[in-house]
Amino acid sequence: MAYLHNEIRNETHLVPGLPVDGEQAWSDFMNSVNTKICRFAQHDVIFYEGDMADRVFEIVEGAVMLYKLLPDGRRQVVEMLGPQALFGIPAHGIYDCAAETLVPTVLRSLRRRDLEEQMDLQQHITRCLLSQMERLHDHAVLLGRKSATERVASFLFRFVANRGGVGCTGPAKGETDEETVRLNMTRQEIADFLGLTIETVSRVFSDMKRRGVICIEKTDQIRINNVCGLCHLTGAH
Amino acid sequence: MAYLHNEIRNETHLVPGLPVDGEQAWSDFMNSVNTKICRFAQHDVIFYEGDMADRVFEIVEGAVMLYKLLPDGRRQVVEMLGPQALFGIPAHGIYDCAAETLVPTVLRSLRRRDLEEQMDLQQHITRCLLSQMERLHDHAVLLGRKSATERVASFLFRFVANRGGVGCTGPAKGETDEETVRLNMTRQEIADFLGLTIETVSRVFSDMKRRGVICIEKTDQIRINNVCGLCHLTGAH
DNA sequence: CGTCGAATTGACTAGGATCAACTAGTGTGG
DNA sequence: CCACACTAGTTGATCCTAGTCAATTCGACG
Repeated sequence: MAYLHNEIRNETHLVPGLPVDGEQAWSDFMNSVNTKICRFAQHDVIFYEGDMADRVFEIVEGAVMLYKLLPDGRRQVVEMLGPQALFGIPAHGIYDCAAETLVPTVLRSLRRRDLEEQMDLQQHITRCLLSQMERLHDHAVLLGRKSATERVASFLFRFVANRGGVGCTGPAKGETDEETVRLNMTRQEIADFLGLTIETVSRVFSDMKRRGVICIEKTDQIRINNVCGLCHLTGAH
Repeated sequence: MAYLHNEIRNETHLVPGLPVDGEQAWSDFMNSVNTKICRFAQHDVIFYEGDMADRVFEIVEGAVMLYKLLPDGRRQVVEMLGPQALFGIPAHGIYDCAAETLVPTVLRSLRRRDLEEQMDLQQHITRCLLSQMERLHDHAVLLGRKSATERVASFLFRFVANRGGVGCTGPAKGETDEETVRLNMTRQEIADFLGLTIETVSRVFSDMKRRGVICIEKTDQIRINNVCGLCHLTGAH
């Protein structure tokens, strides 16, 4: 497959369900129980924090963010999820986060009880949870210890697939090191995800543009001119 | 049981393994496979981020923190775990965090393979993970959206059992609303957990003392004079 | 009593928040 | 097709919280 450096990548920043061994058993199970398919528009609310958690969701297509609110309205987005991810599995009987779509999204939901009765499929769930948890660990580092620029750079970097891993070898040989990404998030959502304000996010974007790191093609479509350079701004190296 | 308001509570701030239905099956399993008991002193390192993850750990007794480092040395503590909690189950083959004891600790470890082969015990693991995840969500809110005072207040509040839940009714009738807690963490560890610096943590403690909210009996033993008042400082109400 | 590391306190700085003004982009209706 | 309104985003000026750097105090231990 050709390396399409102008392709707009769209899902790598999301926590996926891992493609795992349990996949087949999982889909058999999902077909055996009473599931519901629901369609949501962009920025629709799926449930609120504190709602009774009687259904568990799997993302068929689209993207969902989970967030929590403080009573004075401050919001913190804690997870961004993509296809195959599971959410709405609460440790107690109540959702501990609100869930909202980032793009038009298709979900499959099932009764929580059906899931709980099915013990031998827990491995699939476990892997999804572990994957989400590692992302949360990284996110805690971002929130607790990174500067505004590092946060935004890390955020943009999530959208680039196959880069920044342990043995990242830089851009594919002979290719320019650029990448265009579509964010599908408002500045407010980005700010709430990164623990910043709208204004700071905007200023960092402008600053990166001024320094030639990125081009803002549309407000939510950004060309990264030098992925490797951006990576160095993330604070991870 | 009498309500001992001078008792030094010691574990409520840690993520526990939930006392669940799977408990019996879990302990049967742990007895059936080849486990190792290891003892660690306070502030011992159990493993480093990036180590090969071949063993999974259960806390028998004590407390463990998980943290990540940025290359320039900035550290972020992402979880604090207590008895029955599981850790060292990686989504990939490598530990994504370092683990260090907070107090002298006893661990039981088993080979990761033994755990993975045992599918029907995943429910116990799932519940541990879900419980840890909810804490991580709350922690993200703390790191992303709370002030220094709110962070420290939330931190202290973790040490107080049975308070701050949805239907918290205030102090037990007729009792003073105070509580003495032992932190078992250095200022540096607290700072890294809360995304602050040593100095800020120290200043907030001093300020709370000046305002009569707490008394610092020893550097790591603190009397909360008014639990309800502290709760209001957490930003959660 | 002296030493050493941890904690506290003080003075100063800076990064990001706040508040306000302005601009661009989108949709509506005449 | 353009005028207008409305929202999202950008930019600027100022403020303030928490960070930095340095000096001092505290506490544990030999």
